[in-house]
Amino acid sequence: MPELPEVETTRRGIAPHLTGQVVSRVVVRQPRLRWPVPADLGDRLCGQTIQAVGRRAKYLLLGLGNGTLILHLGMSGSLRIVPASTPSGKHDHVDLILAGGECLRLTDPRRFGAVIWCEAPERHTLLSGLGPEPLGEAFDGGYLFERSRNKGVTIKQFIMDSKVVVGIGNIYANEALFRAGIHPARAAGRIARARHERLAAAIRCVLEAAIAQGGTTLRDFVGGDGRPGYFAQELQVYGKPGEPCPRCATPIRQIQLGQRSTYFCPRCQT
DNA sequence: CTAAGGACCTGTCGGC
DNA sequence: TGCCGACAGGTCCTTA
Repeated sequence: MPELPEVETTRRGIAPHLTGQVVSRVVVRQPRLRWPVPADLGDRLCGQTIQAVGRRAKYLLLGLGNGTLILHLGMSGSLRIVPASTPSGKHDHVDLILAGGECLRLTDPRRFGAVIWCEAPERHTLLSGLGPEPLGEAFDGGYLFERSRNKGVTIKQFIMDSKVVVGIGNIYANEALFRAGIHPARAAGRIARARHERLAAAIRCVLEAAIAQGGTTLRDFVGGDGRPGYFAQELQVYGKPGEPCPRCATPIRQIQLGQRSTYFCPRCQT
């Protein structure tokens, strides 16, 4: 579920509870996530102080003295801070128990998430090939334009490709393209520079707005404090086939692109 | 090299 | 009420 705004919301929610805290115990109830949770995770983490809580793309990075814990929420994951005494539920797979009495709990029904230990995260293969952050300096319309030349993929798949730009999942790809007035199936390489500029601005705008609302909760996303995100009420096209376009009232259309549901206004988006 | 599809999981919803 | 298929916020990996 979580795209960049949800991961960033999670980061902001948990960081104040984690920074400076010592890990006192690790409980792994279900090690079978996207990749097996390392059996020696407790040995690595116990006694270490969490120095920083960062984010790269949709990965959360807990900086410890001796390395970095990389967390990914997959499709259905969430992280919450709870009292260490809180009984665990069916899908509460991993707990990091802190010396202060709180607990960072990973919940993930579908288990597409990941818990990875590594000593040099910037060189980790999962992170090293990633494109720029959409809210960072290196990302703009000129970058999108240059990267997309001679590319036949659809613009939607292009902006969802983490080698191009990170953090944009199915919800925000649909929303950004609507706001930019670009048809999602248009070939990325055949879009003029000015329209890439509009798209880059729309991506930035929609992600920032979503972060400000605490992310989008469709079903089960909760931030670090256990509260849902409120951006769902701002969605213009995602999940709304047949409903009138908010700009021109033409019914929103749904198609499949790269095996993902795609929503757009056939009149506003060209 | 790119593109397309399968794979990994569980839960929920709509239709019959 | 029960069963079955389709679908869901991600993304790596294999195959063509």
